[in-house]
Amino acid sequence: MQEFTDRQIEIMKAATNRISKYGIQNLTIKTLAEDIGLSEPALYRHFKSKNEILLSVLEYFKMEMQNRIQSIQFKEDDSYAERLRLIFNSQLQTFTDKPAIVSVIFAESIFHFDENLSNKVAEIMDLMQNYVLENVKNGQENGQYSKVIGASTLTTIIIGGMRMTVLKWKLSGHKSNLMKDGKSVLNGILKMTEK
Amino acid sequence: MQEFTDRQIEIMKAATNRISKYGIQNLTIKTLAEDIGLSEPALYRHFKSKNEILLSVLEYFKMEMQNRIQSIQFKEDDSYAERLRLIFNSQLQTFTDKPAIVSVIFAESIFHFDENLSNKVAEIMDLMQNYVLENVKNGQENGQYSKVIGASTLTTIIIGGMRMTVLKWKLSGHKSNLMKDGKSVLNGILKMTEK
DNA sequence: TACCTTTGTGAGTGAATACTAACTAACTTT
DNA sequence: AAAGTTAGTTAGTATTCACTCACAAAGGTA
Repeated sequence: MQEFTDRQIEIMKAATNRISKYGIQNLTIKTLAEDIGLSEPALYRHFKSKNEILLSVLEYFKMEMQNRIQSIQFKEDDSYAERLRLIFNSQLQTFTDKPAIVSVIFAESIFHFDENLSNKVAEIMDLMQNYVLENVKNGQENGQYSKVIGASTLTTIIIGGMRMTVLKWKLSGHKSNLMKDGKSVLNGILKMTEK
Repeated sequence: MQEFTDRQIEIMKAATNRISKYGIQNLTIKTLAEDIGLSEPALYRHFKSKNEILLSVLEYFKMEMQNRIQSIQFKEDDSYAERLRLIFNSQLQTFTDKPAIVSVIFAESIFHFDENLSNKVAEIMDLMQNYVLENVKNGQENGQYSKVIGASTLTTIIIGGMRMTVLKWKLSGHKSNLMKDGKSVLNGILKMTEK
């Protein structure tokens, strides 16, 4: 498991905020160094390249997300719908607390220039998708979800609906209520899906 | 209504393909000029800046999409579900025919650096959203769609599901079957929604 | 023929960018 | 105390970028 120093985490946070506020075009070693109050070469003491910083931001979030979701305590009599609500609740709460990270992990397109980076974004997407797919499959097998729609199609609808909600929240300048809108969308889908 | 010369359209297409293949980081006046077989200054005879090229790409697609969807011939006895299928069918067909455009119009994040560009992307999103929202509202009022879910929430689910399908198609390197998967997702949602 | 407009060119410019070289002060280890 | 390591500095470098300048060829028009 990769570990990060305090300084590295400070740099990663500053990079995330830069991207969130001004876009990736504005993330340069110079602006980043200024944000932290260090000289440019100092950053190279902590990361070997600019790409390494971005890669670490993604890796750090992936680890955090994995830990966070794995450690959700489901009660044994929680329905699968309830479990899905808990998973997305955790995810939306994280985005609400740290809005900047959304700009980075939802940015399939901006990392097109580097395979490592786009792969890492894909890994994060896959991770979430697998949690949902597993839930849908179990829910269908246990008869809690309707089988009218295939598991993978339903997963696409759920993830798509949630991502769209997050995107709208981002485009609103974080002024819409992400937790509320997200719950609405998820409940809507579940209402249609639950038997 | 803005008009474009043949040369301008040639440049816009080349720019779209560049972005699709190598990402926006790789779209430079130099690479673009090479793609077309012109010198760099020649491009400035046709567009006053690089941003102007991008803006025109978006504007051109917006016009095309507007015309295309407006001119869909609905039969009077088409259900609202059927109308929605026709709209998305047209959209997915366009993406299948010209995959490169997807990289540009689905790229909220890459244009963060320029307000004109991000506004134009938002306009395109809004346009599609309004077609869907209108359909959902009419369908609900006419009793063809269930009213269990609010119109705007349902719209988010529909657009989100479709966008997710397009994104997966793009990430698969256009190897998945967009038309088929898109129909699956839309039918899934409609199956749950139709009364 | 003379002139104008359009569309192209080669050669450059200043600014920005990721990264490096050489050095230093402070702290840790031996 | 001596030596090594860590984390910082100032001053650069090579490269890339969007864009400009001065000029030219081709075609239409007076």
